[in-house]
Amino acid sequence: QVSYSAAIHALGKAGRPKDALALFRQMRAAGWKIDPVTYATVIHLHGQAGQAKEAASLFRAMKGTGVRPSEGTYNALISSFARAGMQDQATRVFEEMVKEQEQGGEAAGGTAAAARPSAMTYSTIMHMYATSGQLPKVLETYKRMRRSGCPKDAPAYNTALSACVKLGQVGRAEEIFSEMRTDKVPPSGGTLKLMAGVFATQGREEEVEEILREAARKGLNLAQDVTYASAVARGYGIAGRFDLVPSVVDQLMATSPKSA
RNA sequence: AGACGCCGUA
Repeated sequence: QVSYSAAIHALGKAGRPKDALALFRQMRAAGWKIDPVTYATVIHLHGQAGQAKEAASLFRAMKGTGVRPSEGTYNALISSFARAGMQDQATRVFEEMVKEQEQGGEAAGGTAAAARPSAMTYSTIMHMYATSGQLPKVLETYKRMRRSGCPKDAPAYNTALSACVKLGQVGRAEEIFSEMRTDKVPPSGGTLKLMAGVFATQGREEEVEEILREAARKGLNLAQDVTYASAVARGYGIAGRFDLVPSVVDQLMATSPKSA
C-alpha cells in the first residue's frame, strides 16, 4: 500500500502520468485504501491529461472518504473543467470552495482547515471566462477577488489585464494597472510587457518609455526581451507609428540579443 | 516543499 502510493508519486513526478494512473487503477482494483495525498496526486494527473470527468469522479470519491480536498486539489479540478470547456462544472466547484470557506471548515467533519480560493483560483476562473470571450464575467470575478481577503499577486491581476487587452477593453486594462498600485501589488515583468503593448498600440511612446524605466528600477532589462520588443513593435505598427519601430529593434539588438 | 493561473502572436 505504502509502496504503491510512493510509486505513483514517483511516476507522476518523472513525467509518466500514464504509468502512474495505471498503477493507481491496479491499487484500486486490489481494494487498497487510498490515502489523501494519492487522491490529490491522481486528480492532478487526470487534470493535466485533460480527463476532467475522471478527475471529478475521483474528487467525489475522495470526499466520500471524509477527506477535505486541499486548495491545490480544488484548483486542479477547476482548471481541468475549464480546459475541457465545462464552465458550469468549474464554477460549481469554485462556488463550493467559497462556501467551504464561509462555513469555516465545519462541514464534512474534516480535520484540516477549509480550502479557500486563492489568487490562483480566481485567476483560473478569470482565464476560463477570458478564453470564451466573457469579459463581464472576468471583471465580476476580478472584483470578487479584490474584495476577498486572499493574498493577491501579479499573475492574478495580469490575467484580468490580459483579458481586457485581448477583448478590446484597453481603458479597463489601464484601470486594473492602477488598481494594482492602490492594492500594493507590485507589477511583474509580465504586467509591464502587457502595459507596454497597450501603450504602444495607442502610439503613447512616453508611457512606453516610462514602463521601460520602471522595469529598469526593478532590475529588468525589458528592452532586450524579445517578447517585449515584439509586443511593442507590433503595437506601434497598429498605431501606424512605423517611425518608432526601428529604435525598438535597435535597443533589442544593442548588446546581448537573446534570440535569432 | 511540490502541483494548478498571467507573461506579443500562434
